[in-house]
Amino acid sequence: MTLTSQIKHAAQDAFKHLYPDVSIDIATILVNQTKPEFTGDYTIVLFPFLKLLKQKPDVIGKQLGDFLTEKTELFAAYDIVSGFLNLTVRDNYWVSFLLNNYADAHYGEKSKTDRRVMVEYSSPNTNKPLHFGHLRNIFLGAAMSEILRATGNQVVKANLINDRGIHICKSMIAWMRYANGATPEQAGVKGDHLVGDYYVKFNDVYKEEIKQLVAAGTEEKAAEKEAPIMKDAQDLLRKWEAGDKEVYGLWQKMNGWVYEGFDDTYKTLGITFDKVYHESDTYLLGKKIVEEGLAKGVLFKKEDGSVWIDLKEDGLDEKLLLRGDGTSVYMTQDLGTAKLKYEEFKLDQSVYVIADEQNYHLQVLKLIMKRLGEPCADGIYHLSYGMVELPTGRMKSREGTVVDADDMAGEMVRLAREQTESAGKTEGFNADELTKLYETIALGALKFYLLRVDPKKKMIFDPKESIDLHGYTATFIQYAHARICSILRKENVPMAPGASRFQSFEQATDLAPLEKSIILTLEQYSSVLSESADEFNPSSICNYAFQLAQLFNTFYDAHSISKAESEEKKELRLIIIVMTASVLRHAMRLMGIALPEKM
RNA sequence: GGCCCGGUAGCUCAGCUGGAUAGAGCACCAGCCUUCUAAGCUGGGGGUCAUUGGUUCGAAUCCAAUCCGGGUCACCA
Repeated sequence: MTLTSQIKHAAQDAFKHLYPDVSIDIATILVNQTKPEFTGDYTIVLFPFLKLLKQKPDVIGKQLGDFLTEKTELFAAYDIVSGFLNLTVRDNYWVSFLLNNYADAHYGEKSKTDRRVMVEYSSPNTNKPLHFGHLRNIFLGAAMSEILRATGNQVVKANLINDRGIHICKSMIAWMRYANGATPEQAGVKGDHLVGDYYVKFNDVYKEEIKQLVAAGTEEKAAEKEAPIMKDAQDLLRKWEAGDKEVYGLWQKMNGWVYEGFDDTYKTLGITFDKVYHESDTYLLGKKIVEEGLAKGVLFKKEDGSVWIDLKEDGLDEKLLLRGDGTSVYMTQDLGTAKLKYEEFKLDQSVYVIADEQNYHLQVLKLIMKRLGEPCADGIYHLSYGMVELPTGRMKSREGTVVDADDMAGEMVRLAREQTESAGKTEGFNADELTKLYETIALGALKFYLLRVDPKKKMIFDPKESIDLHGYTATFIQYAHARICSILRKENVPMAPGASRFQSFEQATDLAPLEKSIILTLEQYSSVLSESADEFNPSSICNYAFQLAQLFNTFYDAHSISKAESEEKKELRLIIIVMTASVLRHAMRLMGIALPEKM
């Protein structure tokens, strides 16, 4: 049980003894960390009890404070300041907390349950390489998966690859026309980039053709439909759906290039999946669900044969589920995939990491499943995040106005090298170690940059400003960790000492304020972790880890560890920094960020 | 226009289940390396928490209205 909930229960208990006739709901007991300008560790706010107990705050505070200090083992002292009861927790609570948990590499986690959760993220189209916006999606999904795993869930990390449709055909037709059979090897370009180049090429040609048609007197809208390259692309899609061998072969070949490129990028980023779905496999599944819905009378058919659902009762509109010609739309596929996932993995929850522009789509998806009586409906959760924009506006692959993910990763490595070299910190590393270090710093900075912000907020990234390696960054946390490791090396204490290492420690002197602050912060980690899982928000963990690192740096500056005032203090501080490093590693591992032992 | 999300320091963001004098980072200014890694630490300036009204002992936080920015409401995905 966390300390704050222990305090709440203790206070509730105290009220039961002091005021047997009044019942106090535990939810009305508000326990906050005491502000630094007052003495105390945790504060109980007394105002909510005034009316219930018909007493003045000072009286209630004194009764509660006396009871808590005398009848429980938790508190050493209390202080009442204008309606706030500030409680000082006994040093021996902090010390035994530390001794009980420092050796636990899983400290903060919840015990495993049978709850099964799938997190779907990345979900790329195969007509272009990944860009900076996709990175937010990928890092969020990966981090959320780890957070959910650490809070007791069985997690399946899934990637749904959108490998079919008109957008792929656009790249294909441009490649057929202009590439002269070029392969990634011949062109010396990553496969996803090569295909992406032809996607951009398609749009250039398409625009040019429209321009010409308009110049020849065609209306703009008609020209958009009649442009030869667009007609060719549509023709390609029809052939693909009909199973044309040649088209299918090209599609496989080009997708293969893209997958190789993606795999490369995922590998660089340290991203993995447990399950990969392809829309080319799943896109027909939804049709069956639609037919069943028709039979049940939940859906209806219009004269042209198209199938719809009426969502007016829920304040929404009519929504198309199947075209008149029987082909499926985006929603149809998603219905099928949702059911497939649910049945394949017996999911309690299915998390979709998708940008907020699709809020409506996901709302409708869930609602339709509910109306159809599909059991998967309740578990659908949309982890909606704001888009990453450039100062000039949204990133658009087809216009080439994107910050490419591979470029960005490379740029970050360059930056990490530059700053390490100029700080003169390359000593004691060989070339391989340095390469590894630069990658660790670069990737950490990138992930932290995208994860430290509340997912629902949109971000603007200015490529002209490089991502910082100072201040509120992963580098800061990595640096604090490296400093701890350096001390531990000198003192011959392993990074993860066993529970027996400090068995004989006995506290002889009072805790210094900074010693206590760190332990208090360490104690809060499990709450932060659960909150982050409940809110689907990794940024609170970033925030926490930064605070802890910052606190350590202050502590480091104020108190020597190796040359502590006494052996007892030295032991205590060693335990504190061991656990600090361990919690930092744990928190950052959830974010997919590694902490070097030396930097 | 309907619905959804956002608006807090010059910039980027915490804080939002109501609680004490609203916090970080960047940038700016002033200090701190014969002592465990200065990618660090200490201090300083900088705020009408978009606006107005309401609820309350108490509002950045809750409610209502308004303003600003974005998204979405496709037989695109």
